[in-house]
Amino acid sequence: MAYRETPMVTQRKLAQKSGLLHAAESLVREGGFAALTIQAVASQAGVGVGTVYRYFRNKDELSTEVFRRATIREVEAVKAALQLDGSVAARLAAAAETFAQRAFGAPKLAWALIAEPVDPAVDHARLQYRRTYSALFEAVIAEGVESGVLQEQIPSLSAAALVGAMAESLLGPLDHPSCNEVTTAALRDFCLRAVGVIDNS
Amino acid sequence: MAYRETPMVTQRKLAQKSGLLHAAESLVREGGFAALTIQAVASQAGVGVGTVYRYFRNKDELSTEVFRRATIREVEAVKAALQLDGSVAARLAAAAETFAQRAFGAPKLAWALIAEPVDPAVDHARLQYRRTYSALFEAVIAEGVESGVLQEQIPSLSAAALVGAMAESLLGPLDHPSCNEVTTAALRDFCLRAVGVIDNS
DNA sequence: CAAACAAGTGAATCATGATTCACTTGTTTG
DNA sequence: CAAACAAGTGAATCATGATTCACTTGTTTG
Repeated sequence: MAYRETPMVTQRKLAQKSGLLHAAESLVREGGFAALTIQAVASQAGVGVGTVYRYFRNKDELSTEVFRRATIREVEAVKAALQLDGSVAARLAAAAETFAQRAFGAPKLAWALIAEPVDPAVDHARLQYRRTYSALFEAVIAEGVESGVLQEQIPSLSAAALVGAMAESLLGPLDHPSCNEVTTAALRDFCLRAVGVIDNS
Repeated sequence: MAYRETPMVTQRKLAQKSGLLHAAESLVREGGFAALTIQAVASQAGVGVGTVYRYFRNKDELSTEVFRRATIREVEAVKAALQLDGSVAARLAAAAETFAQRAFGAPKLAWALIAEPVDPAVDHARLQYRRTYSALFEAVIAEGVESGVLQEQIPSLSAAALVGAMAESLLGPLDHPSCNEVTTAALRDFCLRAVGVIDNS
Protein backbone atom coordinates (compact mmCIF):
# COMPACT_ATOMS: atom_id res chain seq x y z
CA MET A 1 0.00 0.00 0.00
CA ALA A 2 1.23 3.44 -0.87
CA TYR A 3 2.09 6.12 1.59
CA ARG A 4 -0.77 8.55 2.16
CA GLU A 5 -0.78 11.76 4.10
CA THR A 6 -2.87 11.43 7.26
CA PRO A 7 -4.95 14.31 8.64
CA MET A 8 -2.36 14.67 11.39
CA VAL A 9 0.40 15.34 8.88
CA THR A 10 -1.78 17.70 6.86
CA GLN A 11 -2.48 19.58 10.05
CA ARG A 12 1.18 19.80 10.95
CA LYS A 13 2.07 21.05 7.48
CA LEU A 14 -0.55 23.77 7.63
CA ALA A 15 0.69 24.79 11.05
CA GLN A 16 4.28 24.81 9.79
CA LYS A 17 3.42 27.05 6.83
CA SER A 18 1.45 29.40 8.99
CA GLY A 19 4.30 29.42 11.51
CA LEU A 20 6.72 30.41 8.77
CA LEU A 21 4.42 33.21 7.65
CA HIS A 22 4.09 34.43 11.21
CA ALA A 23 7.84 34.37 11.70
CA ALA A 24 8.27 36.26 8.44
CA GLU A 25 5.68 38.90 9.31
CA SER A 26 7.16 39.46 12.72
CA LEU A 27 10.54 40.08 11.09
CA VAL A 28 8.94 42.64 8.78
CA ARG A 29 7.16 44.29 11.70
CA GLU A 30 10.50 44.75 13.39
CA GLY A 31 12.85 45.56 10.58
CA GLY A 32 10.86 45.90 7.39
CA PHE A 33 11.35 43.70 4.36
CA ALA A 34 15.10 44.27 4.59
CA ALA A 35 15.04 42.00 7.65
CA LEU A 36 13.23 39.27 5.75
CA THR A 37 15.95 36.78 4.79
CA ILE A 38 15.41 33.06 4.44
CA GLN A 39 18.02 32.48 7.15
CA ALA A 40 16.20 34.78 9.55
CA VAL A 41 12.81 33.25 8.84
CA ALA A 42 14.17 29.76 9.33
CA SER A 43 15.85 30.53 12.62
CA GLN A 44 12.91 32.60 13.87
CA ALA A 45 10.63 29.65 13.11
CA GLY A 46 13.14 27.18 14.54
CA VAL A 47 13.65 25.15 11.35
CA GLY A 48 16.44 24.73 8.80
CA VAL A 49 16.66 26.94 5.72
CA GLY A 50 15.86 23.99 3.48
CA THR A 51 12.51 23.61 5.19
CA VAL A 52 11.41 27.07 4.09
CA TYR A 53 11.79 25.87 0.51
CA ARG A 54 9.38 23.02 1.14
CA TYR A 55 6.64 25.54 1.80
CA PHE A 56 7.52 28.35 -0.60
CA ARG A 57 8.85 27.98 -4.12
CA ASN A 58 11.31 30.84 -3.55
CA LYS A 59 11.84 34.01 -1.60
CA ASP A 60 9.62 36.17 -3.81
CA GLU A 61 6.70 33.86 -3.12
CA LEU A 62 7.25 34.15 0.62
CA SER A 63 7.73 37.93 0.74
CA THR A 64 4.85 38.53 -1.61
CA GLU A 65 2.60 36.37 0.53
CA VAL A 66 3.60 38.24 3.68
CA PHE A 67 2.93 41.55 1.93
CA ARG A 68 -0.38 40.35 0.54
CA ARG A 69 -1.71 39.10 3.87
CA ALA A 70 -0.76 42.23 5.77
CA THR A 71 -2.08 44.54 3.09
CA ILE A 72 -5.38 42.72 2.71
CA ARG A 73 -6.12 43.40 6.37
CA GLU A 74 -5.62 47.12 5.73
CA VAL A 75 -7.62 47.12 2.54
CA GLU A 76 -10.50 45.36 4.25
CA ALA A 77 -10.54 47.89 7.08
CA VAL A 78 -10.65 50.80 4.65
CA LYS A 79 -13.25 49.02 2.58
CA ALA A 80 -15.44 48.52 5.64
CA ALA A 81 -15.19 52.22 6.45
CA LEU A 82 -16.21 53.12 2.90
CA GLN A 83 -19.22 50.83 3.13
CA LEU A 84 -20.56 52.22 6.38
CA ASP A 85 -23.99 53.80 6.37
CA GLY A 86 -23.79 57.52 5.86
CA SER A 87 -23.08 60.23 3.35
CA VAL A 88 -20.34 59.96 0.78
CA ALA A 89 -18.37 62.56 2.75
CA ALA A 90 -18.78 60.71 6.03
CA ARG A 91 -17.63 57.45 4.47
CA LEU A 92 -14.57 59.04 2.85
CA ALA A 93 -13.75 60.68 6.18
CA ALA A 94 -14.03 57.35 7.97
CA ALA A 95 -11.80 55.69 5.40
CA ALA A 96 -9.05 58.29 5.73
CA GLU A 97 -9.22 58.12 9.52
CA THR A 98 -9.12 54.34 9.51
CA PHE A 99 -6.10 54.29 7.23
CA ALA A 100 -4.20 56.79 9.35
CA GLN A 101 -5.09 55.29 12.71
CA ARG A 102 -4.16 51.79 11.68
CA ALA A 103 -0.85 53.06 10.31
CA PHE A 104 -0.05 54.75 13.63
CA GLY A 105 -0.91 51.51 15.40
CA ALA A 106 1.94 49.66 13.66
CA PRO A 107 4.26 52.32 12.25
CA LYS A 108 7.10 50.11 11.09
CA LEU A 109 4.77 47.73 9.33
CA ALA A 110 2.92 50.65 7.76
CA TRP A 111 6.19 52.04 6.49
CA ALA A 112 7.20 48.65 5.11
CA LEU A 113 3.89 48.27 3.29
CA ILE A 114 3.76 51.85 2.02
CA ALA A 115 7.22 53.05 1.22
CA GLU A 116 10.12 50.74 2.04
CA PRO A 117 12.36 49.93 -0.91
CA VAL A 118 11.56 46.29 -1.69
CA ASP A 119 12.22 43.59 -4.28
CA PRO A 120 10.54 44.12 -7.61
CA ALA A 121 8.15 41.26 -6.90
CA VAL A 122 6.88 42.85 -3.71
CA ASP A 123 6.80 46.22 -5.37
CA HIS A 124 4.63 44.75 -8.05
CA ALA A 125 2.20 43.56 -5.40
CA ARG A 126 2.30 47.02 -3.88
CA LEU A 127 1.25 48.62 -7.16
CA GLN A 128 -1.56 46.11 -7.44
CA TYR A 129 -2.90 46.95 -4.02
CA ARG A 130 -2.60 50.67 -4.68
CA ARG A 131 -4.93 50.03 -7.56
CA THR A 132 -7.21 48.08 -5.24
CA TYR A 133 -7.36 50.99 -2.82
CA SER A 134 -7.83 53.35 -5.70
CA ALA A 135 -10.74 51.36 -7.10
CA LEU A 136 -12.50 51.45 -3.73
CA PHE A 137 -12.21 55.22 -3.52
CA GLU A 138 -13.06 55.65 -7.16
CA ALA A 139 -16.44 53.98 -6.70
CA VAL A 140 -17.38 56.22 -3.80
CA ILE A 141 -16.14 59.37 -5.53
CA ALA A 142 -18.06 58.47 -8.68
CA GLU A 143 -21.17 57.95 -6.58
CA GLY A 144 -20.66 61.37 -5.00
CA VAL A 145 -20.15 63.11 -8.31
CA GLU A 146 -23.26 61.50 -9.79
CA SER A 147 -25.46 62.36 -6.86
CA GLY A 148 -24.11 65.90 -6.90
CA VAL A 149 -22.59 65.93 -3.42
CA LEU A 150 -19.05 66.15 -4.82
CA GLN A 151 -17.73 68.56 -7.40
CA GLU A 152 -17.22 67.48 -10.98
CA GLN A 153 -13.92 65.54 -11.37
CA ILE A 154 -12.32 62.45 -12.91
CA PRO A 155 -12.96 59.82 -10.23
CA SER A 156 -10.07 57.58 -11.24
CA LEU A 157 -7.54 60.40 -11.06
CA SER A 158 -8.89 61.77 -7.80
CA ALA A 159 -8.88 58.31 -6.27
CA ALA A 160 -5.23 57.70 -7.17
CA ALA A 161 -4.30 61.14 -5.91
CA LEU A 162 -6.09 60.45 -2.64
CA VAL A 163 -4.18 57.21 -2.16
CA GLY A 164 -0.93 59.02 -2.86
CA ALA A 165 -1.83 61.82 -0.48
CA MET A 166 -2.70 59.44 2.35
CA ALA A 167 0.49 57.44 1.92
CA GLU A 168 2.92 60.30 1.50
CA SER A 169 1.51 62.54 4.18
CA LEU A 170 1.94 59.83 6.81
CA LEU A 171 5.57 59.13 6.01
CA GLY A 172 6.84 62.03 8.09
CA PRO A 173 4.50 61.55 11.07
CA LEU A 174 5.15 57.78 11.07
CA ASP A 175 8.71 58.11 12.26
CA HIS A 176 8.50 61.36 14.20
CA PRO A 177 5.39 60.32 16.10
CA SER A 178 3.81 63.56 17.13
CA CYS A 179 0.14 63.92 17.94
CA ASN A 180 -1.55 61.25 15.89
CA GLU A 181 -5.06 62.55 16.48
CA VAL A 182 -4.26 65.94 15.01
CA THR A 183 -2.50 64.42 12.03
CA THR A 184 -5.39 62.05 11.40
CA ALA A 185 -7.90 64.89 11.48
CA ALA A 186 -5.79 67.06 9.20
CA LEU A 187 -5.42 64.25 6.68
CA ARG A 188 -9.16 63.59 6.75
CA ASP A 189 -9.91 67.25 6.14
CA PHE A 190 -7.39 67.39 3.31
CA CYS A 191 -9.10 64.43 1.63
CA LEU A 192 -12.57 65.91 2.04
CA ARG A 193 -11.53 69.22 0.54
CA ALA A 194 -9.67 67.44 -2.27
CA VAL A 195 -12.76 65.61 -3.48
CA GLY A 196 -14.77 68.84 -3.29
CA VAL A 197 -17.50 68.08 -0.81
CA ILE A 198 -20.33 70.45 -1.62
CA ASP A 199 -21.49 71.92 1.63
CA ASN A 200 -25.20 72.70 1.40
CA SER A 201 -25.78 73.46 5.04
CA MET B 1 60.21 68.69 -11.38
CA ALA B 2 57.03 66.95 -10.33
CA TYR B 3 54.22 66.03 -12.63
CA ARG B 4 51.46 68.63 -12.66
CA GLU B 5 48.06 68.42 -14.28
CA THR B 6 47.85 70.84 -17.23
CA PRO B 7 44.60 72.68 -18.09
CA MET B 8 44.23 70.35 -21.04
CA VAL B 9 44.16 67.32 -18.80
CA THR B 10 41.81 69.00 -16.33
CA GLN B 11 39.52 69.77 -19.23
CA ARG B 12 39.62 66.23 -20.50
CA LYS B 13 38.82 64.85 -17.03
CA LEU B 14 35.83 67.14 -16.64
CA ALA B 15 34.61 66.11 -20.06
CA GLN B 16 35.10 62.46 -19.18
CA LYS B 17 33.10 62.75 -15.97
CA SER B 18 30.33 64.63 -17.67
CA GLY B 19 30.35 62.07 -20.46
CA LEU B 20 29.91 59.28 -17.92
CA LEU B 21 27.02 61.12 -16.29
CA HIS B 22 25.40 61.65 -19.67
CA ALA B 23 25.81 58.01 -20.55
CA ALA B 24 24.32 57.05 -17.19
CA GLU B 25 21.35 59.37 -17.53
CA SER B 26 20.59 58.17 -21.02
CA LEU B 27 20.51 54.59 -19.69
CA VAL B 28 18.06 55.66 -17.01
CA ARG B 29 15.90 57.51 -19.54
CA GLU B 30 15.65 54.31 -21.54
CA GLY B 31 15.41 51.62 -18.91
CA GLY B 32 15.19 53.24 -15.51
CA PHE B 33 17.75 52.70 -12.78
CA ALA B 34 17.55 48.97 -13.37
CA ALA B 35 19.47 49.59 -16.60
CA LEU B 36 22.16 51.52 -14.77
CA THR B 37 25.03 49.04 -14.38
CA ILE B 38 28.68 49.96 -14.33
CA GLN B 39 29.25 47.73 -17.33
CA ALA B 40 26.54 49.48 -19.30
CA VAL B 41 27.75 52.95 -18.37
CA ALA B 42 31.30 52.05 -19.34
CA SER B 43 30.37 50.60 -22.69
CA GLN B 44 27.88 53.40 -23.44
CA ALA B 45 30.63 55.94 -22.71
CA GLY B 46 33.20 53.89 -24.61
CA VAL B 47 35.59 53.30 -21.71
CA GLY B 48 36.59 50.36 -19.53
CA VAL B 49 34.75 49.59 -16.30
CA GLY B 50 37.81 50.51 -14.28
CA THR B 51 37.65 54.04 -15.64
CA VAL B 52 34.23 54.61 -14.12
CA TYR B 53 35.81 54.03 -10.73
CA ARG B 54 38.32 56.81 -11.34
CA TYR B 55 35.45 59.27 -11.48
CA PHE B 56 33.03 57.85 -8.93
CA ARG B 57 33.89 56.25 -5.63
CA ASN B 58 31.29 53.52 -6.17
CA LYS B 59 28.02 52.82 -7.85
CA ASP B 60 25.89 54.53 -5.23
CA GLU B 61 27.76 57.76 -5.81
CA LEU B 62 27.13 57.54 -9.54
CA SER B 63 23.45 56.63 -9.36
CA THR B 64 22.78 59.18 -6.67
CA GLU B 65 24.45 61.86 -8.74
CA VAL B 66 22.36 60.96 -11.78
CA PHE B 67 19.23 61.04 -9.68
CA ARG B 68 20.19 64.33 -8.06
CA ARG B 69 20.93 66.12 -11.32
CA ALA B 70 17.74 65.00 -13.01
CA THR B 71 15.60 65.77 -9.99
CA ILE B 72 17.08 69.19 -9.42
CA ARG B 73 15.93 70.21 -12.90
CA GLU B 74 12.38 69.21 -11.96
CA VAL B 75 12.51 70.88 -8.58
CA GLU B 76 13.75 74.10 -10.14
CA ALA B 77 10.96 74.10 -12.68
CA VAL B 78 8.33 73.64 -9.98
CA LYS B 79 10.02 76.23 -7.81
CA ALA B 80 9.96 78.75 -10.65
CA ALA B 81 6.23 78.14 -11.12
CA LEU B 82 5.62 78.69 -7.42
CA GLN B 83 7.53 81.97 -7.55
CA LEU B 84 5.66 83.41 -10.49
CA ASP B 85 3.75 86.64 -9.94
CA GLY B 86 0.16 85.96 -9.09
CA SER B 87 -2.18 84.70 -6.43
CA VAL B 88 -1.35 81.75 -4.21
CA ALA B 89 -3.91 79.70 -6.12
CA ALA B 90 -2.48 80.64 -9.49
CA ARG B 91 1.02 79.73 -8.39
CA LEU B 92 -0.05 76.39 -6.99
CA ALA B 93 -1.94 75.69 -10.19
CA ALA B 94 1.11 76.54 -12.26
CA ALA B 95 3.29 74.27 -10.13
CA ALA B 96 0.97 71.28 -10.50
CA GLU B 97 0.71 71.84 -14.24
CA THR B 98 4.45 72.20 -14.61
CA PHE B 99 5.08 68.99 -12.69
CA ALA B 100 2.58 67.03 -14.75
CA GLN B 101 3.59 68.41 -18.12
CA ARG B 102 7.26 67.80 -17.54
CA ALA B 103 6.51 64.25 -16.44
CA PHE B 104 4.56 63.59 -19.63
CA GLY B 105 7.48 64.98 -21.60
CA ALA B 106 9.81 62.21 -20.37
CA PRO B 107 7.58 59.47 -18.98
CA LYS B 108 10.20 56.81 -18.35
CA LEU B 109 12.50 59.24 -16.60
CA ALA B 110 9.58 60.56 -14.55
CA TRP B 111 8.70 57.03 -13.53
CA ALA B 112 12.31 56.30 -12.59
CA LEU B 113 12.52 59.43 -10.47
CA ILE B 114 9.10 59.03 -8.85
CA ALA B 115 8.39 55.38 -8.34
CA GLU B 116 10.88 52.87 -9.68
CA PRO B 117 12.23 50.47 -7.07
CA VAL B 118 15.83 51.62 -6.57
CA ASP B 119 18.86 51.02 -4.34
CA PRO B 120 18.51 52.29 -0.80
CA ALA B 121 21.02 55.07 -1.53
CA VAL B 122 18.96 56.45 -4.39
CA ASP B 123 15.79 55.96 -2.42
CA HIS B 124 17.30 58.02 0.33
CA ALA B 125 17.92 60.82 -2.15
CA ARG B 126 14.36 60.47 -3.33
CA LEU B 127 13.02 60.97 0.18
CA GLN B 128 15.23 64.04 0.54
CA TYR B 129 13.89 65.60 -2.62
CA ARG B 130 10.32 64.80 -1.66
CA ARG B 131 11.03 66.90 1.41
CA THR B 132 12.44 69.59 -0.84
CA TYR B 133 9.28 69.65 -2.94
CA SER B 134 7.23 69.55 0.20
CA ALA B 135 9.03 72.53 1.70
CA LEU B 136 8.38 74.57 -1.43
CA PHE B 137 4.67 73.87 -1.31
CA GLU B 138 4.55 74.31 2.44
CA ALA B 139 5.80 77.89 2.19
CA VAL B 140 3.17 78.84 -0.36
CA ILE B 141 0.37 77.06 1.52
CA ALA B 142 1.40 78.78 4.77
CA GLU B 143 1.35 82.10 2.98
CA GLY B 144 -2.13 81.36 1.67
CA VAL B 145 -3.43 80.33 5.08
CA GLU B 146 -2.02 83.44 6.73
CA SER B 147 -3.41 85.79 4.14
CA GLY B 148 -6.76 84.03 4.37
CA VAL B 149 -7.01 82.87 0.78
CA LEU B 150 -6.69 79.21 1.80
CA GLN B 151 -8.67 77.37 4.42
CA GLU B 152 -7.14 76.65 7.80
CA GLN B 153 -4.86 73.57 7.66
CA ILE B 154 -1.46 72.20 8.69
CA PRO B 155 0.77 73.40 5.86
CA SER B 156 3.43 70.71 6.33
CA LEU B 157 0.88 67.91 6.16
CA SER B 158 -0.98 69.40 3.22
CA ALA B 159 2.28 69.94 1.37
CA ALA B 160 3.37 66.32 1.80
CA ALA B 161 -0.08 65.14 0.77
CA LEU B 162 0.07 67.30 -2.34
CA VAL B 163 3.41 65.83 -3.33
CA GLY B 164 2.04 62.32 -2.82
CA ALA B 165 -1.08 63.13 -4.81
CA MET B 166 0.88 64.54 -7.73
CA ALA B 167 3.26 61.59 -7.84
CA GLU B 168 0.71 58.81 -7.41
CA SER B 169 -1.94 60.20 -9.71
CA LEU B 170 0.50 60.36 -12.62
CA LEU B 171 1.67 56.77 -12.29
CA GLY B 172 -1.29 55.39 -14.19
CA PRO B 173 -1.39 58.04 -16.93
CA LEU B 174 2.40 57.83 -17.39
CA ASP B 175 2.31 54.39 -18.90
CA HIS B 176 -1.13 54.42 -20.47
CA PRO B 177 -0.62 57.79 -22.12
CA SER B 178 -4.12 59.09 -22.67
CA CYS B 179 -4.96 62.73 -23.02
CA ASN B 180 -2.28 64.52 -21.07
CA GLU B 181 -4.00 67.89 -21.15
CA VAL B 182 -7.09 66.57 -19.46
CA THR B 183 -5.08 64.72 -16.85
CA THR B 184 -2.98 67.78 -16.13
CA ALA B 185 -6.05 69.95 -15.66
CA ALA B 186 -7.73 67.38 -13.43
CA LEU B 187 -4.63 67.10 -11.25
CA ARG B 188 -4.38 70.89 -10.99
CA ASP B 189 -8.03 71.14 -9.94
CA PHE B 190 -7.59 68.37 -7.38
CA CYS B 191 -4.67 70.24 -5.83
CA LEU B 192 -6.53 73.52 -5.72
CA ARG B 193 -9.53 71.95 -4.02
CA ALA B 194 -7.27 70.07 -1.62
CA VAL B 195 -5.65 73.21 -0.27
CA GLY B 196 -9.07 74.83 0.09
CA VAL B 197 -8.89 77.86 -2.18
CA ILE B 198 -11.46 80.30 -0.83
CA ASP B 199 -13.37 81.59 -3.78
CA ASN B 200 -14.53 85.16 -3.13
CA SER B 201 -15.72 85.94 -6.60
C1' DC C 1 64.69 61.30 -24.64
C1' DA C 2 63.75 59.10 -19.95
C1' DA C 3 62.08 59.44 -15.41
C1' DA C 4 57.83 60.26 -12.74
C1' DC C 5 53.43 60.19 -12.57
C1' DA C 6 48.35 59.70 -13.64
C1' DA C 7 44.69 57.78 -16.50
C1' DG C 8 42.79 53.75 -18.61
C1' DT C 9 41.96 48.61 -18.77
C1' DG C 10 39.21 44.29 -18.09
C1' DA C 11 39.90 39.65 -16.29
C1' DA C 12 39.75 37.99 -11.84
C1' DT C 13 37.85 38.39 -7.33
C1' DC C 14 34.56 39.49 -3.92
C1' DA C 15 30.10 40.08 -1.36
C1' DT C 16 25.58 38.90 -0.30
C1' DG C 17 21.99 36.06 0.06
C1' DA C 18 19.23 32.76 -2.40
C1' DT C 19 19.04 28.10 -3.71
C1' DT C 20 20.28 23.20 -4.09
C1' DC C 21 21.01 18.48 -2.85
C1' DA C 22 22.88 14.39 -0.67
C1' DC C 23 21.71 12.94 3.46
C1' DT C 24 19.02 12.18 7.98
C1' DT C 25 14.82 11.80 10.43
C1' DG C 26 9.96 10.90 10.87
C1' DT C 27 5.41 8.63 9.11
C1' DT C 28 2.59 5.34 6.96
C1' DT C 29 1.28 0.85 5.44
C1' DG C 30 0.99 -4.15 5.16
C1' DC D 1 9.23 -4.84 11.82
C1' DA D 2 10.76 -3.17 7.10
C1' DA D 3 9.72 -1.11 2.85
C1' DA D 4 8.17 3.25 0.77
C1' DC D 5 7.75 7.64 1.08
C1' DA D 6 7.82 12.60 2.64
C1' DA D 7 9.65 16.16 5.68
C1' DG D 8 13.67 18.29 7.59
C1' DT D 9 18.67 19.69 7.34
C1' DG D 10 22.57 23.00 6.54
C1' DA D 11 27.02 23.01 4.22
C1' DA D 12 28.16 23.79 -0.34
C1' DT D 13 27.06 26.03 -4.56
C1' DC D 14 25.27 29.48 -7.48
C1' DA D 15 23.95 34.05 -9.48
C1' DT D 16 24.50 38.76 -10.15
C1' DG D 17 26.90 42.67 -10.39
C1' DA D 18 30.10 45.56 -7.98
C1' DT D 19 34.84 46.18 -7.08
C1' DT D 20 39.85 45.51 -7.29
C1' DC D 21 44.48 45.47 -9.06
C1' DA D 22 48.50 44.31 -11.78
C1' DC D 23 49.39 46.02 -15.89
C1' DT D 24 49.38 49.21 -20.14
C1' DT D 25 49.05 53.63 -22.16
C1' DG D 26 49.38 58.56 -22.17
C1' DT D 27 51.28 63.13 -20.16
C1' DT D 28 54.47 66.14 -18.04
C1' DT D 29 58.91 67.81 -16.82
C1' DG D 30 63.89 68.67 -17.00
